[in-house]
Amino acid sequence: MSDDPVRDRTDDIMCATYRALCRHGHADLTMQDIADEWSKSKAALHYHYDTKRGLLLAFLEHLFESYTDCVTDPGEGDATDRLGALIDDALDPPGTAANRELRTALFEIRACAPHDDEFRARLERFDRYLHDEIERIVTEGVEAGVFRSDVDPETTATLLVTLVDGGHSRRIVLGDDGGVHTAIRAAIGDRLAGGIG
Amino acid sequence: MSDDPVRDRTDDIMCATYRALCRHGHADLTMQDIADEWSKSKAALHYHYDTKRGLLLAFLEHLFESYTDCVTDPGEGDATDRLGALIDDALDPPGTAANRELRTALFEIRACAPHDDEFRARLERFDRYLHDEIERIVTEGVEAGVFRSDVDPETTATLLVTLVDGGHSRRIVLGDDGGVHTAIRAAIGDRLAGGIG
DNA sequence: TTTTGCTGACTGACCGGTCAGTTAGCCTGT
DNA sequence: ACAGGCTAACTGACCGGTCAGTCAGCAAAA
Repeated sequence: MSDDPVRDRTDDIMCATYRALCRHGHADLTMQDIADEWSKSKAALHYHYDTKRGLLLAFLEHLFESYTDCVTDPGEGDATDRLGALIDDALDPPGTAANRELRTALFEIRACAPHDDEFRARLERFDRYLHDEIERIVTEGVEAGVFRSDVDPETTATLLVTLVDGGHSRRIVLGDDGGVHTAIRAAIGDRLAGGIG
Repeated sequence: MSDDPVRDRTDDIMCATYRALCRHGHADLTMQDIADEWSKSKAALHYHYDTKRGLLLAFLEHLFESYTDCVTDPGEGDATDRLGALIDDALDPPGTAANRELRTALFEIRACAPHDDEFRARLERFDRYLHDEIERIVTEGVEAGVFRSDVDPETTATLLVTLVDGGHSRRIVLGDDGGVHTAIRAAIGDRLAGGIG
């Protein structure tokens, strides 16, 4: 792959962790599962990462980079279209196979946050990133006159991030979409264009 | 307490489970923890509930009853006020001490849903109940002319339930409110009164 | 006497983490 | 060219601890 064997190996381990998480979920994930996906021994994994927790924290950082690559303001076109595309990507990050499994695993990992500040800090970054992307698009949309002039970008961003969070939660718990997309589009319509969807 | 010793004992176990969940969270919850709160042995717990999973499923049913008692359409007053009160209760079910701990534990339990249909079914009931309560209030509000006539109660209910779910998720992961209440009130304003909060 | 409710001791499985030892590759002095 | 020394990476066996669930037996109620 690259000319950096250390980087290659780290990528291998992250990919193995990804596959193991999709296959087993977070609750049932063992170091052995990850080692199996990596086709190396469990001890080799502990050679590179002292603890399971450390490995998972590293994985979250790795995932955040992919996330900011996939879920990003397209930067061109109407603010309405950009916002719509961003939200769609946030609900269904593209470019990753086994999407549903990964979302499920990430959802399980969120349950660690209340008990572990380092996990919480990593997960906060995902939310804050999306919040800021939305806020920027809304601000620009208001300035360009595409959106109503009386919307508050900050409140709007919080509203939409909360909806995306809730959407993930509902889709995972209820198992299907359940009208989440429709509801979010309706909320955007209410707020930014003053229409009712 | 009551004159039904079986019912009393069941209540005792449910209360013990509640306290153990608040104290340890779901991820770290053991049968021993619940037995300790109950001041009986772990084997006694297994005498009444064959498996830990069975006990937890029973607990979810028990909790659903409390939920429908606490979180309910007040039935009197303006539809706007009733909806606001319902949403407030849904975000912070009253009448239970250690509220934050219980919400956290319930959030952790949600992570079981993708892997266990019986857990999913129990959790779906919470969402569906809230959805239907909201939908009814919105429908009545539209009929009474309090809300705009062009809102769709079904979509609105999905929107608000998703927001409440997302609100719980954000409060637990981020640790504080983070403007969720404000955002939800703004969304209600957008949709039902056509104003901007 | 039988049933109900319970206890303490126990089992079996699992899992994170450790450790002694092996292998492959690389540098260095001769 | 090559022997010796060193290190990074890895393996297989193992340890300590945890936890759900079991079981034989005891006490009190019915």
